[in-house]
Amino acid sequence: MSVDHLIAKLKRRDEVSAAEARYLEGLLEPPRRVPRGGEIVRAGERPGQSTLLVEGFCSRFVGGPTGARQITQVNLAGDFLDLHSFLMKQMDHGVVALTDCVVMSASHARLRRMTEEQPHLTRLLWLETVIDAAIHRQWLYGLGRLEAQARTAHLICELALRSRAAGLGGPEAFIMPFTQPELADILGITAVHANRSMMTLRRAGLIERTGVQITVLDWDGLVELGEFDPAYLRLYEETV
Amino acid sequence: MSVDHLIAKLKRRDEVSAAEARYLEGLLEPPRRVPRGGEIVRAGERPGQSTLLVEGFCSRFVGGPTGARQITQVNLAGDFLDLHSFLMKQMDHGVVALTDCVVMSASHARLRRMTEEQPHLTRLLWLETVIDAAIHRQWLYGLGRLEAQARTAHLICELALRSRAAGLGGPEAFIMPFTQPELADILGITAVHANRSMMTLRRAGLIERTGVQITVLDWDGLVELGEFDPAYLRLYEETV
DNA sequence: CGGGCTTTTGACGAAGCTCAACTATAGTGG
DNA sequence: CCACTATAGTTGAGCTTCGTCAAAAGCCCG
Repeated sequence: MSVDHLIAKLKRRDEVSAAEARYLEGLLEPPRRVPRGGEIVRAGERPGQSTLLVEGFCSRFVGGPTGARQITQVNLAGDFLDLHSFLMKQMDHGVVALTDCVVMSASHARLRRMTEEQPHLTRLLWLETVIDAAIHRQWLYGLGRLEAQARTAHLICELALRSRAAGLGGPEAFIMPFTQPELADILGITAVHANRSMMTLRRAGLIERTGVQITVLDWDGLVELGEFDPAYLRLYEETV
Repeated sequence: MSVDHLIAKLKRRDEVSAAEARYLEGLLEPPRRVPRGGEIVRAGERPGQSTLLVEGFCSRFVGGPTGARQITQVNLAGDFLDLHSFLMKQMDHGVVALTDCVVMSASHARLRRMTEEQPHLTRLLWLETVIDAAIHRQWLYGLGRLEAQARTAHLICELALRSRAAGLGGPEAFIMPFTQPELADILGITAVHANRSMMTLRRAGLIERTGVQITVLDWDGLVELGEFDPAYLRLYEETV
């Protein structure tokens, strides 16, 4: 089913009945493809639907007038990309495909009906947006208070766990399909420095890279360097 | 009424009926005082209620094992401080009072009932948490891509507008009751550099400071320096 | 095999940090 | 009312992390 990754993730947080899974599935339009580099939503836009990432990798980003760009979150399969546009109406940021992607949309009208018919499902999706904010806060701590190397370690830890939660493998090996300029926009540094940060982690024997795949060699070392504590991802079951 | 600041803010976003305002008021326990420096919620805690800030200034912060601290948001009167704990259950960060404060709490059980009885109010509070995330994203852009001076200008613009939206004065003059070490934790720099950044803005004739009050002398200059675009605050009426 | 992208490396400069001292301000008690 | 103290704010000097600019090296794919 196309909502599999989403359901896998939700089930790590609370029970999801078969009926609720079907209801979610029923919200969505047929899948469509987006090529790598495609902008799925543009900042300032007022989309009439919210989009679920079914396959691939995307990122949210805030762009400045000078062309500078800061990626504020990495989205994996099973993530809603602009659920908050259902409430904000106008997008405060853009979403771009980092790889070829498959997405499906749910109209805001249907989501609104959901808030009237399915309070529990509503709380589960509300929780999704609240976890997005928690991820933002961890990144804020990293950008404000950690050095580039430590932020890199933290990112690897986060993606390893989130990949596993969405049923995408990991945590000892997972896919990180970013170019170094993209990685730089995630870490708030330049591409040159992104290169040096990754290099340092490799030379320290913490990770290994083969193409887009990252293999974690020393999880505890990464956790310590990146000050990583997984609580904010809320990857354990609990009633909402 | 103790929810006045909250209602004032919500009304800038959508219509709020008198019945809804009463319903909100009915959710809340009697007010209590918190002295400056008091921790209203601690990271890792599992509060059974969510707390509304009725008077004063608070901040959310993420703390590291080394004692480093990053403030991730400044909260004004009318803001919910830990609404997301209703969904996350466990706090991913702490909330501290920057001034003497008055707060009121709503139990999670009552909030849950609200999601079953009041879909529109639910969407309005969901919107609140979604705007928190949008503010986080702007800060991420600032920390990742702007220099300390520019971030300072952005913060001033944001607080000026939010103060006005909550009916606290502004935007030409408003209260910014932070010590410089606190300001440093907001801007992701050291206290010494926070001092120099504020100084630069004053010497450039952009702002003036008298005690805790900031007077904006050159709004356009601040907007340009801080790359400030108020859209993310969603301070204009629109049906949710 | 050649063009375009991505990654890697080097040299130097700038923003911001650390350490340390000094000044201003606001209480507080005599 | 003033000295005393504690806290907050201000300034300087030298150092570190990261940015800039530039070039070389690897890789993919037609």
